[in-house]
Amino acid sequence: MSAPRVRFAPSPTGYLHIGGIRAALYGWLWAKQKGGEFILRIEDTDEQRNTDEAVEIIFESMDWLGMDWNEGPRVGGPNAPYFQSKRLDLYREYADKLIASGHAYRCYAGKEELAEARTQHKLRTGHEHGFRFQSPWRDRTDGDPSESHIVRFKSPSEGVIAWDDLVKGRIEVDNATQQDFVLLRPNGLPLYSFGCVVDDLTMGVTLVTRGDDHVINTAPQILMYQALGAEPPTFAHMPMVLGPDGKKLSKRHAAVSVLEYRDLGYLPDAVLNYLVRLGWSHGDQEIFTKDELIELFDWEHVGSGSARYDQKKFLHVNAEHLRALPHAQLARRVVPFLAQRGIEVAEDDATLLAALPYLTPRASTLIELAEAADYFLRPVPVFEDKARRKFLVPEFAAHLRELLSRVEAAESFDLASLEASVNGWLEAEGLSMKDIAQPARVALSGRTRSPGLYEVMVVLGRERTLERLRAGAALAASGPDLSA
RNA sequence: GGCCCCAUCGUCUAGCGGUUAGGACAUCGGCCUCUCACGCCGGUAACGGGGGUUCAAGUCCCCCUGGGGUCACCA
Repeated sequence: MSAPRVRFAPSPTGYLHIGGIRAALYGWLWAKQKGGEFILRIEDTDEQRNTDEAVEIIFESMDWLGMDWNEGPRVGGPNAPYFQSKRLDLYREYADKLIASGHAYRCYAGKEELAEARTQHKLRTGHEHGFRFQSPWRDRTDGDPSESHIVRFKSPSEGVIAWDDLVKGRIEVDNATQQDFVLLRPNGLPLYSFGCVVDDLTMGVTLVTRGDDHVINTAPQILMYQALGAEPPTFAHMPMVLGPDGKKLSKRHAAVSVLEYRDLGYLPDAVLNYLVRLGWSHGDQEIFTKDELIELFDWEHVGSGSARYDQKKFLHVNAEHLRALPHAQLARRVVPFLAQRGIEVAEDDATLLAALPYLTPRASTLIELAEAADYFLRPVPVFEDKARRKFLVPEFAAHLRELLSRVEAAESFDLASLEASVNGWLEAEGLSMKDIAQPARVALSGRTRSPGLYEVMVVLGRERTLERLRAGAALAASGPDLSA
């Protein structure tokens, strides 16, 4: 297989599902690795729900993930247009070809007739299963093409269709199970399978990656390729992502839209990493950069069983990426989340940059990171009621005042000097860090959990540290009255 | 129900005839320690069942069971 042409053909139905993007992701990685082309095509042939906003959401999702395409909307390409709704003439043309060669026929049976046949079948058999519509038009050619009709494919009833799936291996389907599926609606809009085949064929697609809920569509599609005298592409059907309960992953289980993960503070590369690793493996390695993914991906190690979504592991993967990200980039990513908290700060803010090394081990998402950075970037920390009530009380006031003076007396404002200065006092008094840490922590950060005290001080800088210690001591002296 | 696919710790998985069945997340202990994390050390935990093939089966074959998908003028 040389220079594969892979496509992703989402339908604009409101959001991009992470399960859907996963199948596309494998194809994208493959195209990247092999120097092939990645084609984006919008399958907007659904009667209802097709809005421009939904198309924008697809772009936005792909942009955020960093999945670019060589051909498609926005970038154009030799096979434009890339919207199915703008390719109607093509489908008509191919339908006519199929009719002319005897592989399809015009069917004038209406929906009512179909429904009637279905209820008859139900009456006869007692159930709806296995219903196959036998169109009375199958072998007629005397219909009036100008009258409203649909086009049906004339499926063979004998023989088998087989293909070697890149992830499932050989799959065989008996033609006897096929029915005369619909190619074209009366209004000229193609049905999924037909539009897909015509587009893949005319766009020269060589590899189709999709969820394995599509395996069932493959046999009819191969039938169409054969009827058209064309070579079918290679197929790769990925197992689906299931919810923790083993059912199809849905909103009920977790965030399911790509953009939601962006808003939840996930890193795009972490999403890529988790999704790819869910169903593909490379020995014991768990964390991959995007470039590693492109370099290492292979079809041999794509599992053939469905996988369950695991929120905890996803978070872990995100945390790993968060810690590995250069701080300049991390700062740029976290700024919007700080803004959400009402903190307007530049991405090259010195305090933010200084705090990051101490914050990343304590955060799994950008939201958590912003939360952890909060008090460093506000003029005055926001005190947690519980923390203040417990630690900024008169019994600690003297300690805080003494700490203040020791910090003030430190030779220079760095980790070692601060520690030396404070330790001198502690030892002389027979105190330990435990005795003063929490009140000091609350005075400096407003909360009971933070990086090491000296680390917080150094990031804050001398002035703000002294100021907060002073204010904390005053607060402690005045007692736990929070009404002020 | 027909058809298709799938099956190793709770979860994601390594394994491609001979392994003390490995890693990661989660979980449970412990260490570190000024809090919370990070980190480090250690524990619990898996080949669904039954037949074959083979000197030897988690690995190959068959059946069962279980799970998933799909049966549209949706995609």
